[in-house]
Amino acid sequence: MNVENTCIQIAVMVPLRRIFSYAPPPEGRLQPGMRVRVPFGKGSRVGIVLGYASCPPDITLKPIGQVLDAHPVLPPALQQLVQFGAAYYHHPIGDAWATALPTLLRQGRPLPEPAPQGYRLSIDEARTVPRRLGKLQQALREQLTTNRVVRATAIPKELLPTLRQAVRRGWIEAVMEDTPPTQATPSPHCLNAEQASAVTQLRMARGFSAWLLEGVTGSGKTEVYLEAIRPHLESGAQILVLVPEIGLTPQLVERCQMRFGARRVAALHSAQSDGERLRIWAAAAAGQIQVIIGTRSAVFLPLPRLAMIVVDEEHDPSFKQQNGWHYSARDLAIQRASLENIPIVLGSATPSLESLCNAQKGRYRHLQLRQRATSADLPGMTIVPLRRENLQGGISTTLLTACKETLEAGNQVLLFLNRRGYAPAVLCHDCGHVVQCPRCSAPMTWHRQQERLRCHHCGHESRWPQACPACHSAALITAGQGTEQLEEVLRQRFPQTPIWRIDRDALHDRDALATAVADIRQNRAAILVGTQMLAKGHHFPAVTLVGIINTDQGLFSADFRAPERLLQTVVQVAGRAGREERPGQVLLQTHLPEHPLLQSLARGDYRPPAEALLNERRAAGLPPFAALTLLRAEAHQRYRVDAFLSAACQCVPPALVEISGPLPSLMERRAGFERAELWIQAPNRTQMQKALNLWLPQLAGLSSARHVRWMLDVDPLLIT
DNA sequence: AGCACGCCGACT
DNA sequence: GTCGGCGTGCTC
Repeated sequence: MNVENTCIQIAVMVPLRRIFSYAPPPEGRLQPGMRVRVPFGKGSRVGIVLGYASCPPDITLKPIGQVLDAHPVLPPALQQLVQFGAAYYHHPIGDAWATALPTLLRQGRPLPEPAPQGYRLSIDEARTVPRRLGKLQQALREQLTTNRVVRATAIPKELLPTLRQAVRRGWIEAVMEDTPPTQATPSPHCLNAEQASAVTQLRMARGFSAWLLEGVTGSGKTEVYLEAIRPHLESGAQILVLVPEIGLTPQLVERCQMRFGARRVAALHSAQSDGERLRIWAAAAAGQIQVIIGTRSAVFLPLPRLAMIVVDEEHDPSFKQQNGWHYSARDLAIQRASLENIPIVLGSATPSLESLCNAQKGRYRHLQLRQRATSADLPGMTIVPLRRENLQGGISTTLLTACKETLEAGNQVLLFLNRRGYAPAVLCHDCGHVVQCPRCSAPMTWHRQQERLRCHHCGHESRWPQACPACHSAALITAGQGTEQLEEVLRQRFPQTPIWRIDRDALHDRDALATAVADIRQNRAAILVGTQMLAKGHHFPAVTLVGIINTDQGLFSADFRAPERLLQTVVQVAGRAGREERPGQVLLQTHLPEHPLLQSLARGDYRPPAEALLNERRAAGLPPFAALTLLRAEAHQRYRVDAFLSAACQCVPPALVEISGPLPSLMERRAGFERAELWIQAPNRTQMQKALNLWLPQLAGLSSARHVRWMLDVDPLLIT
């Protein structure tokens, strides 16, 4: 390639759907994946080298400002993963890279040198060691002679300056690699036949293969992961475990650390500081950590000896990023496993319909754990029809009586209500007007403790209105129940019983949840009231009664995935009851006791209702039986949104996809923006991608596009 | 996304 | 007469 018209292509970290070309530096060939600082507009930006290209001679190129890395910051497989993900989700490549890297690397900070794991006398020791050793040098040498390798942490503080000097002189050398793996602690549990079979199959997996590990709650999925990865760890390989939210699964980290040693296992999550995250990132990239447990962004963590990926609670919607780059960490993890030619395990008690479908098509190998690891039976579920019931704060007499009996027996009650606050609406008793958020098309939620009305969608707050905005009546009342109100009603009913509210308002920081969980385990009779937070991860061994206050939103929602989520949530919450040796029961309150989904659900198994939902999706031509993408636009003026979406409809590549819309979004107004969307459906993902690739350049060129904020959501999960 | 340039209202 | 509103356009 002629140097004269060779340019270097850079993914600049800005949300622009373009690649920028720069003049290559005079010396040294840059490798793809290295970070550079480049002049950009008025200032400078961090960018990633994508490669060399010949470029037309009529553009004057700026030179690259500064090369920031000596080596690519991600290995080739992960560079491909970012490339693939940016293309598949149609997101600007520079911003995709920015998302994939830890904050400090994104900002251009240097990659820290990994700390040595230990020290030993160097091979040249005889030649380089000083003739006469000082006291400290002698002490150091003694320590290194008796033990071949001494861990960095085992060297006393006062010897550290001497150690540094010795390393510089060359008679002691740093050991970067971890000490040879010690035998992991054997499993304290005896695996049942299903678990043992799953472990055997997973251990035999070579090369790329995807496994769906479907195990009823309490069936010991974690034990299967741990035993399946053990041989890899013993041979020095690395394992990546993706979890929906670290805060909710601290016991997984603890169990891994207990089994494999605290030093080999690390967690990576958003509660850590940027510096801490970078240190862990660098240590993992240097091969010093063997098991890394992380949330979404950990899918981009470089792991030189990666042998297997585990995605725990694979059905959880938080694997799909909801802002910026809308990628699914679970789906990219599968792509990564394929690129790195390693097995991947997706685990859940309530697999997503997508994954069930893939298992049925044979794209995933299906492992099932039908027995609970402990002897406790699955709790029985009972539907409580609300039609004639006398409700108190949303609780039926039936449920109250069951609570009373459970508490009297010295057991715990868990009540699930997926609504924070005191009441989800405030309305006028005279004219029926509902107090709306001024910026969203949603009612305001009353938070009684703070005496504030809050919008859960944009954060807008106000006081209790003096009068109805519509008819000026002063007769304003709350409507519906939230966890705060439920807690209040229960305190009146059971004044002697400790009551815990578990939601984002009651527990601000991460530690508060851990403390509450610990306290709950100490207590005997108690009531737990909570949202999602209660449904994920934690076991409450003393809970024998689970009450699900309201299932009906999930049955009415315009979101076609709402029934799937309802089903998964109910089964997950039900799984909190009757662990250990106590049988449990689940009461499901509903106004629609005959609803087939609830009827099927009440029989206790996840699969039959899930299959029914799959059949509905098939009949409706919805995912996973078709590919779906949303083109969403928002602007302050509604006509601009409609103008753009209509124009977008006009230039759809014919015959490849089917378009519905423009449709108003489920929440038409949000944070002061009018929102609408186009639904794009294609028979499969390949067709979808073909169409989007033809369509996107045209969309970007539309003049109406300049007056709206628009984005594509490929494989959307939450229709908000 | 930032940042500048550019053309119309209420202030010293 | 200026300060500043955010509409429009550009970034190798």
